[in-house]
Amino acid sequence: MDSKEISPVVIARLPRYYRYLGELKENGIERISSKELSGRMKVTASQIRQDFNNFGGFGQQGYGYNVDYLYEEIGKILGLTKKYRMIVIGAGNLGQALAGHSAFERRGFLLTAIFDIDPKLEGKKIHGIPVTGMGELPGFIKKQGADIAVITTPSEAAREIASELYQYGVRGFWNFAHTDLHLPEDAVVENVHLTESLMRLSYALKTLE
Amino acid sequence: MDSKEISPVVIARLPRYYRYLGELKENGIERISSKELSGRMKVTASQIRQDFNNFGGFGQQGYGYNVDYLYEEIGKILGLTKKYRMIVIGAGNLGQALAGHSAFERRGFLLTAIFDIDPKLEGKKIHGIPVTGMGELPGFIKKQGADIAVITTPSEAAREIASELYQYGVRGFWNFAHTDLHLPEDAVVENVHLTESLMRLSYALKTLE
DNA sequence: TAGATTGTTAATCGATTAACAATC
DNA sequence: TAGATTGTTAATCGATTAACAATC
Repeated sequence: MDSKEISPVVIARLPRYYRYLGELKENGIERISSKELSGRMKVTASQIRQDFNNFGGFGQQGYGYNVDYLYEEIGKILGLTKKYRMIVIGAGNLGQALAGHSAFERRGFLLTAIFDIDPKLEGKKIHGIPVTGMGELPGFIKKQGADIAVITTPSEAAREIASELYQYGVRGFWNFAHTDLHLPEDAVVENVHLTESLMRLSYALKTLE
Repeated sequence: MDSKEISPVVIARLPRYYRYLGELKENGIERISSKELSGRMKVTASQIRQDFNNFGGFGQQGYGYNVDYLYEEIGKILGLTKKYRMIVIGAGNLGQALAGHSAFERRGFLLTAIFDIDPKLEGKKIHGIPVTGMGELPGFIKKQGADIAVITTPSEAAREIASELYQYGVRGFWNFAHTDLHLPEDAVVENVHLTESLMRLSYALKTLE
């Protein structure tokens, strides 16, 4: 599994497979062939089989794939059997929205704290968790630890705080700030650059004309 | 420009170039070589030159690229000289956060309305714009039009409303719902699947161990 | 057994990197 | 002019698709 480095493009596709399999499960469908899944997802059956075979055979010749089993296995590959302690940095519009998003909680991403520099926000409860002042960040992490930091501050603050958090041992960064975080190799950064996403939409709309 | 279909991977990189060039501009830097930009952005100089050359030569041998000029040109390619009328569907946590995000406004994405089924939210003002009941959606679009719909509703509603909006002439969809939208070829959908992003982070964290 | 469908190898396609002549 | 750096062609690398033997 961990032996032959899996390509990032394959990994990027796994959550979508996982979503479709979840829906099949909900609809009580027990088995599916790469061909039928291909039709639903609008990708080639060949790619589906290649992707799954990166992790060893999940299917059976002449039968296809067992939906429940495949769903579970992909969940394991993605690390969804684990629990993650997640802190939100920045309690602005976006920070509050993400903190209040119960879908993450369900998947094992547990919100443990929300931090903000603005003293006016201090104590305000989001999803039952009070906003804490930035000053208490080091103490909190040293005591409780955190697996993932959700960064929703302005760019400059984002870079600084991320470095600080790294020093305290945080390795996972879900970055919504409009900047790249410069962190050592063993930090993991997943960027969600909304403005860039909107620009891609803009380009595509332009080509439509 | 529009003649030889540009690869989507190149387009996906443009907003990041645009961001770096914007920062260089702010720092008063007038020219930059592909080599130096390569060092800052952690991509190869070769790729930078190939990317830019998809749109014709923006540089000058022996000199490099003029930052202001390149910034403007990429902005044009991305369609950022246009104004877009944007409506938000779903005034939950995320819908409100996106509606209130002034960075989009600055780039020419103008929020013109927010819709929600929940009558309790009706009239609530976000960023100065009142939440409107879903019943008024058809009338609004027919009268005012809209270029981009930001979809933040649950999955089932998202698919239905998107189809409806398409019929009314909306072609751009910024989709935050955890589902794929099934729309005709000439609709443009940019997905932001936050749960999937988080799953990729989870995978990467797992491989760290 | 016959039919279906995987797992896997081979062929194709596309994207990235390297190299260098053109030229500012 | 000499040095620098692009634009562009060629080489490499990786990802996708096609094909088919293995096998349930």
